[in-house]
Amino acid sequence: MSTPSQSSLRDRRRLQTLRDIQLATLRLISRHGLDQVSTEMIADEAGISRRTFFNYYANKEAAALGPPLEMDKESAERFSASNGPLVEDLAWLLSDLIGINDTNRVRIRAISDAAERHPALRRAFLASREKITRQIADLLEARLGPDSAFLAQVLAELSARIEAHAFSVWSHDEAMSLDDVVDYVATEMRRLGAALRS
Amino acid sequence: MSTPSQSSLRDRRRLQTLRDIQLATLRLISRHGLDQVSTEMIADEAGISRRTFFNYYANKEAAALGPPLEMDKESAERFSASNGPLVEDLAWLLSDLIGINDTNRVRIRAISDAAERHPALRRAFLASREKITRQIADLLEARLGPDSAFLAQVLAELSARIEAHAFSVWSHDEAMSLDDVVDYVATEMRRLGAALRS
DNA sequence: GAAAAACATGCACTAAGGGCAATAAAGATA
DNA sequence: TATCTTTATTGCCCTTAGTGCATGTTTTTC
Repeated sequence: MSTPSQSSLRDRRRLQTLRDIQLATLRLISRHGLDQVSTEMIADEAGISRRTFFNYYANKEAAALGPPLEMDKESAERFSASNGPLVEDLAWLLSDLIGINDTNRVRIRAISDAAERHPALRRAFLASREKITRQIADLLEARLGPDSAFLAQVLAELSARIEAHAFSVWSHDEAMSLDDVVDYVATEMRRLGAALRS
Repeated sequence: MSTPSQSSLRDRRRLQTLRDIQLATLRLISRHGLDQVSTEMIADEAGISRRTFFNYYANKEAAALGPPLEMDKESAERFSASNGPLVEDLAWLLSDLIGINDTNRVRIRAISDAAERHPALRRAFLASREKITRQIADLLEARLGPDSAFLAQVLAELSARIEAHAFSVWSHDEAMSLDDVVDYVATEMRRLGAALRS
């Protein structure tokens, strides 16, 4: 259920329904605004029953954001093994996340734009990243030492925040590559680091 | 309504009801857990009607956190005028926030403990700080320059996050003073700054 | 092709949240 | 003190969110 290891018909259908609902939701939100969209409207737009909607997403915010990303093991191991600069490592770890799972610029832009207009959606985004943020915090804690638990957590949350912004910029700029995203994230992190010393 | 400038009977009653509801909510959450507590239970425990509950708070999470803090003008002006180290200025700006409005260690501890147990409450906390975070971001933008809008926003969010942690620690340590909180916040910010350079 | 697992849907139920109108309490004004 | 105005409390009723359960249907497995 969580990982469609072998793509059976069921898994493909499930994924397709997830996407259909997401697109229906984003369409309705951009047309009417988040508050004016009900789960009933979404279900109708997606051609399913309201009950089925809740079998796929917990609420309309989650539906707008789509299925949550997952960190693949290889990235995690590469990060753990690396002893390069922390900021660079974090930057590519984050873009691995989207780079592997989803390169659809149009969808990301739709999400970014909706989140821009609707604070509740921004909050839901960060909530949806909590699990993966926790994983990143664990990786960071392993590198920074056990007395840096809080630092690691904050750093991970910060990463999610900067990543979201970077992908928003990326989704609006056709000329920007995934490598550029990595640079962007690293640069913003260094700026922040500099500001925290002055 | 927003600022009880002259403390009339009405304003005092309103404040008292706000506090009563908050304490009832925290009591019930610590006893039964967030999910098991309904707005009806809270209303009963606080001795008001459910309808009245919603006249004071939008939902149980908001009730648990209590009335949102406000930044006083003097702190904002002092921050704008200062040209000391940014991190120190931020640290005292944040503790001014609570220091002036609320020094009740027991209440803060109850909130911290509840937030520790319940992610939904952590999220609600950050949401409740959005307005003031925005204000801090504006102050920061004025100091950092107009091309640092995003940096300022992230820095402000970061501040809210670190502040929350600092006050959690403070609420559990009777020996810790508000000045210690300022030091704590500044130290954690510098640690983060250092991590972002390695 | 039949049994088992997963899925879609309808129905019914609890609870959130808010609009509206009636009543009560508090403040101002004479 | 009597009266008028403003604000607070509550009840009633409505819409929507979200979930458990039962039932039929589709996909998978053997």
